[in-house]
Amino acid sequence: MKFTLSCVDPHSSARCGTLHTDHGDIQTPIFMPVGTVGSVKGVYHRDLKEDIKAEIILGNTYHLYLRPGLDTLKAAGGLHKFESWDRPILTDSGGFQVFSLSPIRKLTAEGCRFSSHIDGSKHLFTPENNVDTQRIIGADIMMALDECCPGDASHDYARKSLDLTKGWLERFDKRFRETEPLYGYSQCYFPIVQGCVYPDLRREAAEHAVQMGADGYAIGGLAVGESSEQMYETIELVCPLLPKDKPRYLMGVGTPVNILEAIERGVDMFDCVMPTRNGRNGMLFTWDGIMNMRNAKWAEDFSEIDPLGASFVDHNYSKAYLHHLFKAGEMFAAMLASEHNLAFYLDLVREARKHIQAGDFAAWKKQTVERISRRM
RNA sequence: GUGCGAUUAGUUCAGUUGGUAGAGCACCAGAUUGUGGUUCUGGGUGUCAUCGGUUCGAGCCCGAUAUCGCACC
Repeated sequence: MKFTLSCVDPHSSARCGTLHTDHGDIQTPIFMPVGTVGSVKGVYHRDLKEDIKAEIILGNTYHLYLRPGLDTLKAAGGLHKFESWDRPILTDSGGFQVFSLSPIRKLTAEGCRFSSHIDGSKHLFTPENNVDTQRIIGADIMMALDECCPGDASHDYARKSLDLTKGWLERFDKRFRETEPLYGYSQCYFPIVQGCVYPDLRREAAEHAVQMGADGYAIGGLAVGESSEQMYETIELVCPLLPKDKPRYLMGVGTPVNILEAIERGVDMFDCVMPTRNGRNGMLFTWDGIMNMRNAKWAEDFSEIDPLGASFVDHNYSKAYLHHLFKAGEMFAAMLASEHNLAFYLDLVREARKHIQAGDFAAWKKQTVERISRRM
């Protein structure tokens, strides 16, 4: 995988570039829709491509390993073929899910033992088998196995957690270099910089990650309970420590405002469940602010969902209709909202890219943040 | 027509020996950040069918009326 940096904002750390993969190019900054178990919930690939204009989507190793399982994925010829998606895929290692989903987990130097949230069965992720698993899934970009440290962890806890993550990373990197892709196209991996909100640990984590000489780097362990100021400060600290000519991925973030703030600080890639999960529950992000479609005030508002929206659905259905679908518990409500929100997120990063190229990103960002954070 | 039972929040219902009502769902809001199609938080929105009686005090006891259900003729 190759990354070409095409332009850097003269007034901030914002930048744009192109990520080249065997499944196509990705223009950065980019937002990557989350497709945990092999589907971006409620959205057709046709709409992901043509309407939302998604350039890459995510899959999740924890979920896919548990179901459908590696035998099925291998027999299918990898996740791309299995879910019929011919553009790039990034898989998260499952470290975060072990942290957030598993009722029982035990982290040791060996790896993490956990029990399945589906049937309670016991499993072990090691850095080595995690590489093998992500090879079988066949993601273009794999993520290193890490421990996602809680935002309110003590320095002592974060210290130990980082030692674990560093040890796992070295083994992950070794196994990665010893193995080959299974399906004829290339795969790369990104180390994940942890260290909680502690500058000394973040610095150490970044320097250690960079030693791996990987194709890109991720910042993890943010938006997990710390304040937004701490999140922005951590991004500001970490980005300059990463190679300029490699993409930077802020994992799991975030709100539209979070994304603009992070772009300004030098981040290139994002993913977040917010547009889809919150969308399924009635929350719409737009250029004019945030709407809760369940609110009674939309019941007789027959104007189009989003006059400035980038999506087909924005101009073909009314607010009142979408409100009704949510109240009625119709799955179509979740589909429309997911499509709208993803289209907005992709539109947002596309506009950011345009303004970075035009050289007026900072001014545009300032007025945009104010506008999109309003409550409608 | 007779007998029995029921009537309390939008709805389904609870409500102690009589001390001016409460739950689930719905509803009205808020939260949700590397996704279990969720989950969490806050809010009671009421002429206790109606009228009258007993009582210091009635959702509760008594009478009448209305409506619904069941049984019998």
